Amino acid sequence: MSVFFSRSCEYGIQAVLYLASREPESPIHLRDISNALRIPHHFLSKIMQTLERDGVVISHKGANGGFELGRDAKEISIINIVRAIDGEAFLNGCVLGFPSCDDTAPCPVHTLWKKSKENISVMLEKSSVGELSAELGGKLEFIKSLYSHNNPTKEINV
Amino acid sequence: MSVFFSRSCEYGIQAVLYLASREPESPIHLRDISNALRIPHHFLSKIMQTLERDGVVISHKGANGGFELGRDAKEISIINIVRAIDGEAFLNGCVLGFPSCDDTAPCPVHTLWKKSKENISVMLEKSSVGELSAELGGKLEFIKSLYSHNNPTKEINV
DNA sequence: ATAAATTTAGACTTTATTGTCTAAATCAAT
DNA sequence: ATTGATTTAGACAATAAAGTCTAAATTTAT
Ligand code: FES
Ligand code: FES
Repeated sequence: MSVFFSRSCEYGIQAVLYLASREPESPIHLRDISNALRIPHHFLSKIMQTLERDGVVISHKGANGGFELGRDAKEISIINIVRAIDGEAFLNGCVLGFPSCDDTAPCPVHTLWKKSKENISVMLEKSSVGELSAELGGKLEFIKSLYSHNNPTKEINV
Repeated sequence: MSVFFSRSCEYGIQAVLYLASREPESPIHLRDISNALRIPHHFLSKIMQTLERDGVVISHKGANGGFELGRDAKEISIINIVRAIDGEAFLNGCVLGFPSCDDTAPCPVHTLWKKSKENISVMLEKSSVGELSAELGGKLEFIKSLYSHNNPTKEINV
């Protein structure tokens, strides 16, 4: 697991970024996504269904089916994916695990955390997956480099 | 679970802050800590043992035993507790779950995250539990307010 | 010495997360 | 209509995290 998110959520974010990076060639097969990102196929399937219900992606069943973004890539932020999968709670809790995070009964790191939280909110809300994938030249080439040294035998399909 | 840490780690941080807030009346019984902070007794026991091995706290067995800080409260930072319990990895991973976080193959949020990470490091490294508990007037009175509305029947022993 | 209080140890249970498997439903192409 | 490719559904397994329980070891006080 990463810093903030569940595995499911990480996979969801990765998958949506992958879709954004390959537009407009849609829809894209689940198999392609799971191969490229090294995500267990059926596990990702569940996650994509969650994102489908939330409108982040659209699915097409049957032959030549697959997934595409549910709306313009400029209109999807990371936070939308997080909300769909991990829910609302993740930035509302106390860092130290006390039962509430609240200005009226602040824990010792509350004020410091509040500032960091704003930065993180910007990171997750203000930039769209369109912008994020564009920054990478729309190719997600970096994925190849990330996985290639781990598993050189298995073909990487980015 | 909170934003970053495992439950164990949260409990550990809370317990150490509690010890710091009650100095110099030491040692303090595990039972006192677990009652005050609503932490399962034997679960906290394991966590305190981990902190003991790491030198963050010192334990005294037998009657009139208990726990005290392993060194001056000014010399203990949150990050020391995190390292002892959750390990080193937690700020090194990629936020989006890609296999490495690295300037040479950055994920789309890497540069934004890097800035936030610095703030968080400051929060966890630069302020000691001495300073943190002092800010609260050394009493952790806030704990009482946090828990009182949840469980009004059970006695709170802060 | 004995008893009482406390930490330590470790087996065990419960719950949540992650991952796997098989089958059904749906759709496009022939 | 039939076939094949794909998503959907849901049962199941494996693993990890969180919590519970009982007993042993250690220390202080009597
Ligand atoms: S109360 Fe702890 S972070 Fe706000
Ligand atoms: S590579 Fe993703 S946060 Fe650094």
